[in-house]
Amino acid sequence: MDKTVKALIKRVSNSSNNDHTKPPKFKGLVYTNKVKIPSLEITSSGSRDYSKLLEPMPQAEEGKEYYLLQVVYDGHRNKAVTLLYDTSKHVIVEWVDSYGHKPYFLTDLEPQDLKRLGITKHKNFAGVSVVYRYDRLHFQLKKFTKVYTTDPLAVRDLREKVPKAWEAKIRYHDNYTYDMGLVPTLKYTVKNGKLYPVPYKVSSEEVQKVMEAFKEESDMFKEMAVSWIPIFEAPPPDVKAVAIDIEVYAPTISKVPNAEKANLPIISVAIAGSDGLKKVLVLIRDRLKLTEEQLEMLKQGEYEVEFFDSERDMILELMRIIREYPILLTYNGDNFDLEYLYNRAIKLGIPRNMIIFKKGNDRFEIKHGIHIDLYRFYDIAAIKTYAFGNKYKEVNLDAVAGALLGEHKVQLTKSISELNYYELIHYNFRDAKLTLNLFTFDSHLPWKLMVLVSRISKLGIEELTRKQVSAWIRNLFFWEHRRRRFLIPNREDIIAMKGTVKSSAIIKGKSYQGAFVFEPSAGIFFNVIVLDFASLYPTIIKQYNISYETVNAPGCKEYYEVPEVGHKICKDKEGVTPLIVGLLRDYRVKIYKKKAKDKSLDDKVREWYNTVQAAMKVYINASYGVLGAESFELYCPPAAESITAYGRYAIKSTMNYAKKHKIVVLYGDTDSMFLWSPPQELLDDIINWVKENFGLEIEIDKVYRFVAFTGLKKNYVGVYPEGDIDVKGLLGKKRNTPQFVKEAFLKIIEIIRSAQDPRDVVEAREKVRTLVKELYTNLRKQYYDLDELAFHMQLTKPINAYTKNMPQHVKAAKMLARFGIQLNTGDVVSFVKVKGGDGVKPVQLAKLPEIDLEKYYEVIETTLGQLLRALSLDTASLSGTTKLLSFLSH
DNA sequence: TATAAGGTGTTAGTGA
DNA sequence: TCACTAACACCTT
Repeated sequence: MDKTVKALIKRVSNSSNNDHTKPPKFKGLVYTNKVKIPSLEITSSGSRDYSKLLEPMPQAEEGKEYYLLQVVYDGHRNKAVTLLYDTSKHVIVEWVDSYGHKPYFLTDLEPQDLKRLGITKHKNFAGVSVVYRYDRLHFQLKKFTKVYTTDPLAVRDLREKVPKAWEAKIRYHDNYTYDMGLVPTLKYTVKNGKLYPVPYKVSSEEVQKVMEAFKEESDMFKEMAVSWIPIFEAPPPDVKAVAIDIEVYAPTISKVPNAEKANLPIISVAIAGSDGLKKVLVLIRDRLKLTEEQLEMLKQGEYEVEFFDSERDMILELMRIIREYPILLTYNGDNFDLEYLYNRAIKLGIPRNMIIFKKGNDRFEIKHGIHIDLYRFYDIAAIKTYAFGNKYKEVNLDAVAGALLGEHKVQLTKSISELNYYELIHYNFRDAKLTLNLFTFDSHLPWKLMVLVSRISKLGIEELTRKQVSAWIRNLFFWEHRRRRFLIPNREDIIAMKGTVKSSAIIKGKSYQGAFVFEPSAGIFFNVIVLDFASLYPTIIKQYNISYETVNAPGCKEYYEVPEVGHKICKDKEGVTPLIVGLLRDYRVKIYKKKAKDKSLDDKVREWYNTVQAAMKVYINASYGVLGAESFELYCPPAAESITAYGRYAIKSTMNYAKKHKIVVLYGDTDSMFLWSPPQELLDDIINWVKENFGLEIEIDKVYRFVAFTGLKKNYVGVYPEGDIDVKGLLGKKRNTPQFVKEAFLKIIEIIRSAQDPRDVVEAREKVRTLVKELYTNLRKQYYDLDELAFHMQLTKPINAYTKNMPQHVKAAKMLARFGIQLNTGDVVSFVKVKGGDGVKPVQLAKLPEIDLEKYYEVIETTLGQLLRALSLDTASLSGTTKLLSFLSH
């Protein structure tokens, strides 16, 4: 730890820089240079050299190798620009298109028709050519006229003038990426002014291995498999990054700084670099004294501190530092920090050409590099669920850092504006440090994940980190279409050709039928084996060739007829969905899951392969969902419906097969079957039968010592032989359940897990009985505090968007708002149930005697009742609303 | 500029 | 007042 604190005071210099920088006046905060600061090393004033802020992005050098990070469109130069990372100097350089690539779209009109429609007279018309594309909806090679323009915006005008246009709604830089076959985060070089990929040398051994693994597959599959090797094998670039976080002066808690107006001063900025830079820039404020004691503490800190008495100089210095790093990291920089800094810089009179921040379409950018807003990245649903297993629910910095790093923000007991210098600096720096760590932890796991997602999706880093999985898959599909000269279909053509769904959903408001769920009986069952179809839906996609092209396709000789829904799937032509999904699935199962566990490999290499298989998992798992998502460009409801129909067919048939062989099926959900004490040879028989009849893989997923079923679907407790426990769906594990019930729930689980055979369960019941009684008594005696009694519910939209009704947590949030505590989308409201009034109060405003005991008795009853039912504690005598109470009074 | 559907439980709101 | 449904949150696959 660096114990020498280099604390500097910059005094306002009389340089012209500050002439027009009359800072606005604020209540409670006055700029001054008369602050008493204990003896610190004081450097002379004098401006630093900020000329570097004016420098444009350097051009790529001939012959040098770079990692492609992104493709953008530059409206001023009217050209595609690629951003390239130089790992030797750690700077980002640009290469401006020199191939003369132009925006375009396709039409089925003849070139001469374009004149008649006035297209050739358009000021941005740039010529035509005739091209051939393979139309996958009709399985025909077709002729198209390619209409070029000088400006991407002109495509928007001209596509309206033709009866039918194709590939006309793809953003220009994406089109450029597809046409050039670019793969972000792979290596490129410039030769004679042109960009070329640097081939990644794949060993013949590796190729051999891949060919062997995929020897049964089609030529198209094999070709693609080999071409994808570099995506998974090429190492990721080592990058230099800096994380920043700003703190803004706010007079009251309720006054949330407005980034658009930016009319309150930035009082400190924390900076944490991947190269070890640790620094906090602080604004000197009137009436805020730095005591000797604070100074001592700062000297003990791990970071350098620099004091400024000009906010403007502080921002300039911040920008100077950021300029030294090619990658900027923030947590919510798009919506707050960078916007605030940008607007504040303008307000303070920093010339626009010196401001390194740039307002983009859906984000804030920096002029010399890449800005990754980690809030946006961690907010991506697929990242949350598949990459990090739902370890975090709220996406704020504290929750995500807590879940992934085991570290938290500094807890505050007062508002930012009330903190002393030490507290402010300490608090601020932690945020920057956590932000950096959320990029670098586990040997840069998040960065590696970004690299892999980017290589698979072909989206630039700034884009993939801000887009949901459907955009990744869409881009991947379009890229693969273009590579093969396949026509990218129009959404409406797919929908019009493929017809509608044939099934109706069980749940109101859903568009088609999904999975089958077995209705279990309540009770405890020992020795339970769980069979599981290995990635059921992706396997069905591949096995039955399900794709937007192959479902109900015209002119096919052979087809599969989908059970229940009757769609016909073409067998003659391989669909793109089975190709891509199948490739990722097989690569993962046959190669990378093995490599990730291969002890003969170096730890680092193994870690990389583990990230490779994790990235694949994200795509594989989302592949079925997007087909049924209206927002997806290749949306194809009959295809989605066919997948679930095959799924239901497979699981139901297999269950029937097991029953026929006298195996008791206890439960099953979508792709799993819980079997009661099945003989091993019958298990093997089932596994083979499934392979032969459906071409699907079923395997033993879990072995439980016993499973306690509550009698409800998606609701059980499974206990492994070693005593580990799976709790599924029970109220006791839900986030919103009050702590005091959760604790009781866990105690009961603890009691149950020790049971070795059915007799132990009877004993467990008595213990449970005592425990529940105690809970009631404690509640009556006001033994639990408000926090333990609180329900926790998330606001899934802004408070004023709850127009149809007013749920309890929203009521509580509104009460808090009256006290100046503003809650937003994604925040969790903690509230208790009280007697009278609205029946609910936020914990902060409630008092213990107000608690509505009746409501809490009900909570105990339903939450623990689920468990007790599993222990068969409720018999006929326990029916009715007071079942738990009557059980206890026995 | 939201990957799907199936399921449990609570409360608000509505209409007889 | 009561029975019913919609809206909402959270969880499972």
